[in-house]
Amino acid sequence: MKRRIEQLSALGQEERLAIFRLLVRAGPQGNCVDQIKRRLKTPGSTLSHHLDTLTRSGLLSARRAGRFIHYAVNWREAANLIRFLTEDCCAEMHARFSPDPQTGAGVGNPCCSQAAKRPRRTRRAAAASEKAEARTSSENGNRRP
Amino acid sequence: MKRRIEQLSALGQEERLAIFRLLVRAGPQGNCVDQIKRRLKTPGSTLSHHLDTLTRSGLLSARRAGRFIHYAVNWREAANLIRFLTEDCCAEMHARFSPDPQTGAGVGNPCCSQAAKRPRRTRRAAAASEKAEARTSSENGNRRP
DNA sequence: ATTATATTTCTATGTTACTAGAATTATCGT
DNA sequence: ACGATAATTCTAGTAACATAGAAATATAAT
Repeated sequence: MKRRIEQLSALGQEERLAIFRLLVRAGPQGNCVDQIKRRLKTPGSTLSHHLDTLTRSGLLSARRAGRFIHYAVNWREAANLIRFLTEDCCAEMHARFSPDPQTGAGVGNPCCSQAAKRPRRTRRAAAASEKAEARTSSENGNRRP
Repeated sequence: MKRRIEQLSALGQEERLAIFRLLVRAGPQGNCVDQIKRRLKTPGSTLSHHLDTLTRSGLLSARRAGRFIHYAVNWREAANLIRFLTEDCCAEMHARFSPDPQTGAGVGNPCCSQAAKRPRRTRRAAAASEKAEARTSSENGNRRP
């Protein structure tokens, strides 16, 4: 749980998210610091701190190859993070936000599109949302009143 | 993109993540501030700031009902955030981190389990990872060398 | 050994975020 | 109109984070 918070806040920063996305695309071999530095044009010391933050969160792992240190995405942890969010939200989304239970289309979330085809709405969830949705159904309108 | 960063960093904070999780479980009706306050025992002003941060990020929406203001999860944005992470990572995971392409089991990520059954490995991805994985296959070992 | 390159740690500074009491605004009930 | 309750904004102190130059460390090449 604390780990998830660290990971979310690690990704919740422009430069670190850019690093992470770069490394996702770099694949399992990753990139050495110098490559990242040249691509993102970040000063070495700053980059090093960001890499440390991402590594301590578990999202990256580092391996030395001679003078170079390659940072790569730790896929297992990335999957765990997505699962964490999915389990907290996606299950609810399937139950409550499936715009067309017949086709499963509408959410447009590849993470959900498969599962949404068979509405997984539990008895409990259905009852709860029924009661709740009876009164108001906003689901939009963003700003504070 | 900037929005995604705001959302990730909004969730990357203990108290705000707790609020978000509470509201996920509260369903579409959400909870009014006072309910949240009593459950999480947060001082009003602090809570108000956190709710504002989450709302500005788009993850929550607020609706007034008399004296009460109900905050609820904005499922659409939550889905978008998960999709964002999924598209950046999950596609790569399917291609590179499917431990058993035959059964699709192993990752244990409900977000991926469906899709993993049909390995989506592209020609490009296969070639790239082949070349890369030839040398080293760490995929573990967390700390900096 | 010496020099060059890769990366990190040290150090410092500015900025942003968190926290929470007090004052304020808004709405309801009487 | 008035008091009570819900929630936000004001204000301010502290802590944490981001940035980056300079010094230090580690490895490789000559």
